[in-house]
Amino acid sequence: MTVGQATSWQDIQNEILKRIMGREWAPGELIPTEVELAEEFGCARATINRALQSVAEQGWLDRKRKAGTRVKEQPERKATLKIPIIRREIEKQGKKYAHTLLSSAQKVPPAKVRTAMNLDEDAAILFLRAIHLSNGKPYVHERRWINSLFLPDALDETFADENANEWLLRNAPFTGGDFVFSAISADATLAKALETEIGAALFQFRRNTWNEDNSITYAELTYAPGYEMQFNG
Amino acid sequence: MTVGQATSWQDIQNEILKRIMGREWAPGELIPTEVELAEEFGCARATINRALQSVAEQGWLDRKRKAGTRVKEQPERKATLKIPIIRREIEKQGKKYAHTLLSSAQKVPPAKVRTAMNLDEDAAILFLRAIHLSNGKPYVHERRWINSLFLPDALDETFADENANEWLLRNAPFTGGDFVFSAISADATLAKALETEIGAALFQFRRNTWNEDNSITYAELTYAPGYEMQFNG
DNA sequence: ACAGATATTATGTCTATACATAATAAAACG
DNA sequence: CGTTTTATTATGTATAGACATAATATCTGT
Repeated sequence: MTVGQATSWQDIQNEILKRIMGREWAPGELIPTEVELAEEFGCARATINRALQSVAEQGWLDRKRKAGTRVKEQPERKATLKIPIIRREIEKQGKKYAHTLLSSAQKVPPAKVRTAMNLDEDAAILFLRAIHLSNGKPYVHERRWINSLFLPDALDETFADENANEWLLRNAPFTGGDFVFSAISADATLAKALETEIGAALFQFRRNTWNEDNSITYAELTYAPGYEMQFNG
Repeated sequence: MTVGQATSWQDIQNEILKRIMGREWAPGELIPTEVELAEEFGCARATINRALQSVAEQGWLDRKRKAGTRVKEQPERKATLKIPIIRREIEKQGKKYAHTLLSSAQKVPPAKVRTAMNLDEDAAILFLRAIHLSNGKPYVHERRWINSLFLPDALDETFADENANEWLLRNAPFTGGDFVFSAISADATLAKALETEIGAALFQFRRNTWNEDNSITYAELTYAPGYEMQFNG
């Protein structure tokens, strides 16, 4: 059976996805080979290959040489999170962005941060505390360690005009990161900074950003009560 | 200048990424055309095209016909979140998984859920409340609405042996979803279900799962205190 | 029956060529 | 001078053919 007509690899990709989602190709099942599919769709094998690779990348298929292509048993649901840039997030709401640097010093980070950043035991690095404001109201509290051993230029910055994250985006290449979401109770420091009560439930987002094998920066962002982080996939 | 040797599209992709991250190709800058790069790397244009498409998909490049390929100004950091399957998450920790169905009924969902699921005003659908246990201790509280108008089979299920999420994964094809993370304070119901105090900071994860234009299920997962959701990208 | 060598197979990738398509620049026109 | 038409260009995609590679199946000798 030849489908003929719609044979861009994207069309084929959609057809493949439809068959998987519609359980026409059940989880765990071996699907036809590229050559067979090429025949069915009336196109070249390369076209099928491109489509299958894309579907596999999205996590729906497992492909192995000689063994063939199999529908994933439990398609691990993947969602793509676009990590918000605070300024843009606030400005998109039509609010005015501002930020205040609360403190800046070179410090030996606590053990948890030190191990996460893979630093020596007595290494002192740059530590910042800042508050980001939306229309003058506290939006998010930031605690940030910057690996100034790896990025000595950071020590020359005041981070008064430009916030640390944006400076890092411009000046420090990165290759990846680890992220942790959690909910915490406001302590005295956070309650004061975010103008809320002690014990309030706060959304916290910690991230450790890497460049190859070097940790560049470790940030702990604690949002004012009511914050919601949205995404889709 | 010909690089020669390493010419699989993956190698080229890595070289491209290195040039972007190393600011050799600065943000906003136009990079060489595919033909020029093919010449430089000593390979076919198709190979360069495959590499550039992949890098563009990762969010580092903007490509436009005739206009060329440009490094993204502010590379929107993307992270991939693998949405945890509760049973697997618990079992991976070496703990014993169990779940208890607290209630099951057909109900008209509250306005917030109704609009999210795009339902008629008086539509009654299946509503479940359940608790998932790790070694007998409350792990996460689940409130779930299932679009039983779209999935009438769900009404025949008891969800006593198999939990709703796993049943849905097996029986309902889906094409996407919306997700919201937040931190909330435990109310009386949640405090009791999760065996914690009223006012405790809890991590909440709401998701609305779609199949094409139909909402399949809306779930609100509230985790016991101390829970952290991790991912990387 | 078993270990090791050999053949087979499906995917992975590259190449050269061709044509399609979208965006832009240049030319023609009123 | 502004607007429409035409040409140009870079990317998008398809194709057939070739060879590479990993995983499996089969054969072989002891």
